[in-house]
Amino acid sequence: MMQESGTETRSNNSAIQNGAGPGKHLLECTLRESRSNGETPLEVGAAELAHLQQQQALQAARQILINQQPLCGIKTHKRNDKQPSLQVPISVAMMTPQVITPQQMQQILQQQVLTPQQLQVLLQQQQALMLQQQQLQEFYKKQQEQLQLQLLQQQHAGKQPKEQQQVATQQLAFQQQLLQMQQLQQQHLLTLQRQGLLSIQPGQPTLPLQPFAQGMIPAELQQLWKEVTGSHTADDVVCNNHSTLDLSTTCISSTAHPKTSLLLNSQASTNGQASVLSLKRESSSHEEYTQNHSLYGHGVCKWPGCEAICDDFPSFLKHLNNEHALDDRSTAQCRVQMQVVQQLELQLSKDKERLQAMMTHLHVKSTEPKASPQPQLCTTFGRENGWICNSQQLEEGFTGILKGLNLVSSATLSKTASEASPQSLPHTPTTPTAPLTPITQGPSVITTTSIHNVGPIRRRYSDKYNVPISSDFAQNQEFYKNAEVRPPFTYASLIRQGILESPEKQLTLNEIYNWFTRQFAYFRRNAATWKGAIRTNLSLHKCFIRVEEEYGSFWTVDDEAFKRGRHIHRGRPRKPCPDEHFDELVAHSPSLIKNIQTSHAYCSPLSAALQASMAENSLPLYTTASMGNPALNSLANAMREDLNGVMEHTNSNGSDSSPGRSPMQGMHQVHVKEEPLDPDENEGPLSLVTTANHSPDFDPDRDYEDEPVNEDME
DNA sequence: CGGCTCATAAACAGTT
DNA sequence: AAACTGTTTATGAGCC
Repeated sequence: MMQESGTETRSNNSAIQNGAGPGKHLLECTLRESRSNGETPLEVGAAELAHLQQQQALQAARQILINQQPLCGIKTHKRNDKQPSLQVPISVAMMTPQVITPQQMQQILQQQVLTPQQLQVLLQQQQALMLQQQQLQEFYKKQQEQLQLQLLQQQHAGKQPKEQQQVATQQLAFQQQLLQMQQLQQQHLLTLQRQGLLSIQPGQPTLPLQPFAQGMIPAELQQLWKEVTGSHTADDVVCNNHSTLDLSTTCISSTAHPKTSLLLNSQASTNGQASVLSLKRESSSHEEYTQNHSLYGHGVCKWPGCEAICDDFPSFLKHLNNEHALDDRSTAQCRVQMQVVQQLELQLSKDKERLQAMMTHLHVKSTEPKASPQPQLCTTFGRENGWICNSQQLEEGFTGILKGLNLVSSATLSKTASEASPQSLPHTPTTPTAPLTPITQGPSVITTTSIHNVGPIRRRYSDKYNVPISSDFAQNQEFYKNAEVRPPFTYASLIRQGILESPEKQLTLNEIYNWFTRQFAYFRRNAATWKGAIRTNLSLHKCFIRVEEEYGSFWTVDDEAFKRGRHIHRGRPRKPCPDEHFDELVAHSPSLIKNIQTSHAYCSPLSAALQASMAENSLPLYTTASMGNPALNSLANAMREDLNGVMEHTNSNGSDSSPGRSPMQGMHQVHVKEEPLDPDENEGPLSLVTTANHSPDFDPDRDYEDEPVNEDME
């Protein structure tokens, strides 16, 4: 992009000579646009990088002005001579001004508070600039006089075309001088920007420098010159919205940002007053500016290669103005910094391309826009293709890769992806009909190769078919923590996992929430529905047992019930009110237990944690590691058998096996979900155990917080 | 096609 | 009163 403008700048001399060209149209458009904006003070936002590109040209212009060198290169007779001041270095031309991060924006926007010192600097620079412009104007007057003299000579002597060509070249020189003036203005503004005094509106077009230069015809040049040499000062030109040299995009206003305090009054600029800056301070604090100055931090000047120690911000400003003023060295350093940024951007673009290629390779449409905002995505995924992830998610997945040394989840794959490679490796997720055990499949660490191994979108891991989510989950834990990818597990599986991961095998609802948000980036953002889903699952899934404590309640998991994997079917009778509990129990089978008020001591005094442990012992996948406990297992089985009969008092000392936060602590209610009157179910072990406080050894005042867990019973 | 599982939404009640 | 917690029902998608 900038290369184009640079090329145009170099190659449009002929257009200028012809008095017409594409640049003129560009200029008109620019003027039209700026006039349309000219009703109100024009705002200059943050486009720092966009303007850095012009520094090279500005530097050349500045040198000409300072040294008062009479444009030796311009006085050439060759039309197509490329002037040094117009040559845009490759490094500049390669700049990509659109690359402005939000952080940069923020930084720039926050740098708009002017301190008195800054105002002083600003005014000083304005004065210096005006001085330079006066010098330039004097030079121009001399040039014009010479030109007129030559014209007169030509008229009288009937000079040859070669002389006329020289006249045209002189006009070109004028135009270029004016261009340099404009560049000087921009450089000044750029300097202000760099010092945090100004910001450039991001949406603003770049300065109409090239259009101005390209489209200028001699008549316009004359008009321009009149205006420039009139009563306007340099900054008038910059901010005069009514001028042909409308550079209104460089004008500055404070209306853009509430913190902006620098106002260039375009109205005032027309009255010929030297000062065109109307400065206004608002509520922004000096500290804020100090904190956000990119060149100052931790008491050190961050100018490249400087690192001068500045005790406070004013001293830093002083240092900045003294040591890093607008001179050749600073400009060169800035140029180097540009190169650095450019290299970084180049590297970034390369990495982006690499990512793009990776995503393409992985059948993810990276260019596919988000179908809907996240909440909707969350809302619709379950009903349509819930396991689709968009490119952003995948990208975040790669972030998770880098962070967690894991790779992409199968959950990140879209339906398209899975359909694109239907013959690929076996499906990672399991289904009731096509279970894949970790034994046959091996660890399901998410990799770029396994990303192809996805099954239908709604297939999810479910422990109830002997496929533990713990295997996949543990290996991809970091991934799920960092990538906003929905885990391919059912809510029930996840809830169970969270409960079982807890040291006491029990969690309150809020703790379950926290576990979800802690473990899954997806649930950190998509909080709209999943909490309700968790509650529904807790209520609906009979493997989850609610144990009421004196204060609040917590949830445990009955893994046996989970293993059987039976949702509470819809249409099943509603839970009765508590008063019906006992009658229901009596009326139905012993395995049909509902919302037992354990204060009546109809339940065995088995702790909820023991229930969970029992359940886990009945699930081999969870007994292999720390859960394997023969003694506990036998005890649990005994109790289960006990409970499988009629509800009766048991004398088991639940407190002995109670975990830290003992459910035995106080009066507990175990709300057990009713099982349907299914003959098949009756022969299985009772899916629940209850707690009671009638154990002889139970001491309500005893602190079970640090009780050894049941594994210690061994 | 019917049944099942699961996700989701919503209504409702009780509790904090 | 509002938020939280828990229960229940309804609906629909996906799968077998």
